[in-house]
Amino acid sequence: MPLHVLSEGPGSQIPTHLTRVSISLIVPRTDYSDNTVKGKVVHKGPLVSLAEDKYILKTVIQEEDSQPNSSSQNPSINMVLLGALAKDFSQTVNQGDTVVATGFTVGKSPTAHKDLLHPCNLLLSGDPACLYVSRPSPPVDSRSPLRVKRSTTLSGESSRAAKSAKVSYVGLGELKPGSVVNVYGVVTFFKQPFKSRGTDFCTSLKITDQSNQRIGCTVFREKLEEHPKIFQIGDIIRMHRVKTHFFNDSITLVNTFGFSVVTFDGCVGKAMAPRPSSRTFQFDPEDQRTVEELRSWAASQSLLPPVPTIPLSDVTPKAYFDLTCQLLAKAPIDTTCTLLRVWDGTRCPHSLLKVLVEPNTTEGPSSFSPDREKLLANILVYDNHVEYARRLKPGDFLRIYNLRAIPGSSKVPGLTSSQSEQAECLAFHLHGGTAYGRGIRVLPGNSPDVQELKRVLESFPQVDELNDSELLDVWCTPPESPDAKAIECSTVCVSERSCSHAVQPETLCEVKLCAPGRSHHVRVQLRSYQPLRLHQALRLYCTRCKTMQDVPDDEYVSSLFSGASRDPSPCSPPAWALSGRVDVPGDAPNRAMSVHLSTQLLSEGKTKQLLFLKGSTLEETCRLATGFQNIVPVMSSEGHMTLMDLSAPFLFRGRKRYYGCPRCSKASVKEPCSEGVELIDEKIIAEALGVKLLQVVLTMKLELQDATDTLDVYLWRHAESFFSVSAEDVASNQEAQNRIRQTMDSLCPQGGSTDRPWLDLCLTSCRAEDEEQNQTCFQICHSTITKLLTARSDPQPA
DNA sequence: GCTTAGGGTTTG
Repeated sequence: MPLHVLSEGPGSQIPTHLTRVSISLIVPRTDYSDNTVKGKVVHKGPLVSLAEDKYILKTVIQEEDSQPNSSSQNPSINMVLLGALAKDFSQTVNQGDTVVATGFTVGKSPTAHKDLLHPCNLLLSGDPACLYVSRPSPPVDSRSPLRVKRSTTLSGESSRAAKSAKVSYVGLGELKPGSVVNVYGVVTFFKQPFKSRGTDFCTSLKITDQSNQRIGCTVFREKLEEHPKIFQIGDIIRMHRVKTHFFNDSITLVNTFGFSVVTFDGCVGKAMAPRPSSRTFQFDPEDQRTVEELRSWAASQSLLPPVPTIPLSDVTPKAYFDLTCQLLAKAPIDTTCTLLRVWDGTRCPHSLLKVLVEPNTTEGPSSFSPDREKLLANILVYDNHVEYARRLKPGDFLRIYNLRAIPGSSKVPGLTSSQSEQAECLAFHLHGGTAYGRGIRVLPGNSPDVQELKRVLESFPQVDELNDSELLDVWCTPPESPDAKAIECSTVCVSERSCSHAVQPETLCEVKLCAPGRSHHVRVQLRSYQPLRLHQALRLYCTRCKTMQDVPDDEYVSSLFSGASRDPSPCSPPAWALSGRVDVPGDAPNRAMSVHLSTQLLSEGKTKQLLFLKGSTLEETCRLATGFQNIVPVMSSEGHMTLMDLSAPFLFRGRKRYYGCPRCSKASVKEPCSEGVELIDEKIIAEALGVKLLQVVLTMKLELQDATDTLDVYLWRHAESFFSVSAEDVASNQEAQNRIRQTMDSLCPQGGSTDRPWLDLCLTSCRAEDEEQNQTCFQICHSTITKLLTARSDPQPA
C-alpha cells in the first residue's frame, strides 16, 4: 500500500504499462487495474481511525487538464483511502499536490447527492493501491522534514534509487556463493511467514527462472508486513540485496542489510500491480519487461498450478487444497485448536462436520440462517495456526493453504459424542506446522481474487460481511471537516474564540490522537451534556486545597438551621458584641433568636452592615437577609458562640450565600475590622472569621461531536465567559439561570433535533491526575457563545 | 544483538 513522493514530477516512476483514464469517464463495475487517475488534491479530509491500525481518509481530487469541451468545470471525484495508505496520505500529502492513483476500485459515491461530485468514488485499499504524489514546485534544497526523515529510514533500495543508480539483477544460474545480489524469480514453493526460534518471522520459499535452477530462499524479518506478499505458486518475486550461501550442495539466498522485496501476480496478461513489502520501491519499464518475460516463460513451463485454489463445491474427500474464502466467525475450541467459520459462496456437495462451541466464545455471529448455514464450512486450525487465527477478524478474506478435507467421523475436540458419530461428513483441518506451505494469509480486499469472491458473495441476500461502502455511507452522513464546503446541515455558528493561538482547526478524531498539553481549535456540535439539572452544575471550589464540592441543597441546609434553632443551650456572646433577644412570635414556646451586633460598627453608624444571628431557621435567615447586608448564622457550642457547620452557608448577603472550605478554614466568631472600610463584603467577613471562602463555579461536561468522533470536554474555568454570566449570579439570580438554560436548549435542543448549531471552540488538554492512567482531560477555554437561536421566536415590541 | 531456517512422503 505504498505512497510515493515523486522527485522529478509525475511520470518518472509511474509504471508505464498503465494508461490514464479521465475522471469524467470513470464508471462503476469496471476493471481499472490497468489504469491510472490523475488529479490535484482539492480537499483533504481528516484521518479517521475506525479501529486500531484501521484508518480511513477521504479526499477529493480534481482533474486539471481534462478535455476542454468535456465539461465546463474540471471533474472532481471523491477518493477514499483505507489502511496504512490513509495514514501515509494524511502525513505526507497536502492540498494542492497532484496525485496519480493506481490499483483503485470504483464504487458508488454515497455522498454524490450532497456534494454534487462524481457519482462514483475511487477506493484505494490493500496491496494493489498505490499513490504517486508530486508537489507543485518542489524547492531544490529545502526538503521537508518528512522527506528527510523518510530518506534516513529508507531501505538500501530506495537510497540507491535516490541516487538513480541502475539496479542490476543476477540470473539464478549465475549465482556465486558469498555475494550480495538482486534477483528475480518465479515462486515454486513458499511458506507463509512463521515465527522462528530467533527474533524474527521467517519466510521460506523456492524460486526459479529461465535457468531452471531451483534456489531456496529464506527471509528473516521481525515485522510480518515486511515479508514477501506471496499469494500462490507462480507469483513472481523480486528481491534486492540477498546474500548467497552454500548449503547442502546448492546456493541459497538469505536477506541481508538493505533487503527489499516486491511480488507480482505470475499470470500472463494480469495487471502488473506490484506488491511491495517496503514503503518505497522502484519500478521501471525494464522491471515490467522482466516480469512479463518471467510470466510467459513460467506459462510455457507449466509452473503455475492448473487451478490455484478450489471452491468448496469442488472439494473431494481426503484431498489437500487451498481455499480462498471469507471468514464470518471464529471461536476457540481449546488451546491447540480454533474454529474458523468461512464461506466462499459455493456449496460443498458433501455434508460437513458441525462443531459445537462454548456459548459466548464466538467472535462474529454465533448463528446464521439455515440457508446461510448450508454454505458455511467449519475449519479447525491447529497449533501454530491458532496464534495466527487470533489476528483474524470476521470479514477478512483469507487464503488457507494445504487444508485437508478429512472424511468420516473424526474425533474433534469440543464435540459431543452424538456429533462425532456423524457419518460420512467432511471435516476441514489445517494441521499444525508449516510443512507443504500450510498456513493462512489475509488477502487484501481489492486483490483480483477477492474482487471475484466479493462478486459471488454479493449475489447472496443478507450479507453479514463487513461492508466498506456501508461503513462509508454511515461515515459520510454527517458533515465532514471544518474546512469542507459540504457542511449540509446547520451552518449557523453561534460561538467564537477569543484565544490568541494560531492553531489550525482539527477534527475530534485528530484531537484525540494528540498527546495532552496542547491547545486545539475545533468546530463541533453539542451532542449531550451533564448535568441536565442546572443547579447541579454549580459547585464550590477551594482555590487553596483545589477541591470541589456540591452546593448543599436547601433541604439539607434547612435541617441544619432547624436543628440549631431548637438548641436552647445558652452561650455567652463575645465581649465586642452587643446582644439582644427576639422572641419568635407564633412559634413553639421558648424559642427565641438572639442577634449580636459589632460594637465598632454600631459606633460607626453601620448597624445594618453585619448581624450575627442565632436560633433562626433558614427561612427566617433569608427573610432577614433582605434587610441586613451581611448575616452570619451562629450557634452555641459548649457555651461559646461559634459558626455553624461549614457545610451550611457561613454568610448570607441578600440573595447570595457564601460557603467556607471545611478543610482550609479555622473558623471562630470574631469582629471584623471595619476601619476605613466603606462597605463590608464577604471577603472581609471571611477573613475576620478565619474562613477560606469557597468560590462558586459553573462546571459542565459536554459531549461534542463532529463527523469524525465525539469527545467529552469540561466547561469550568472559562464557563463564565462562555455563557457571559457569573457563576455567582447563576447561583442567586433567576435571569442568569434562564440565560444558561436557553443557551443549552439552543445548543442541544430537547427532543433530539439534529439541527444543532456549530460551535467554534478552543480546547486545552491535560493529563488527568487522579483518573485512571493516561486519561486526557479536555477543557473549553477562550470561547464565547455569541448568539442564541431560539426555536420559538419571541416577538419583540418595536 | 547478526540468530532464526535450510520444504517434503502430511495427527487431531
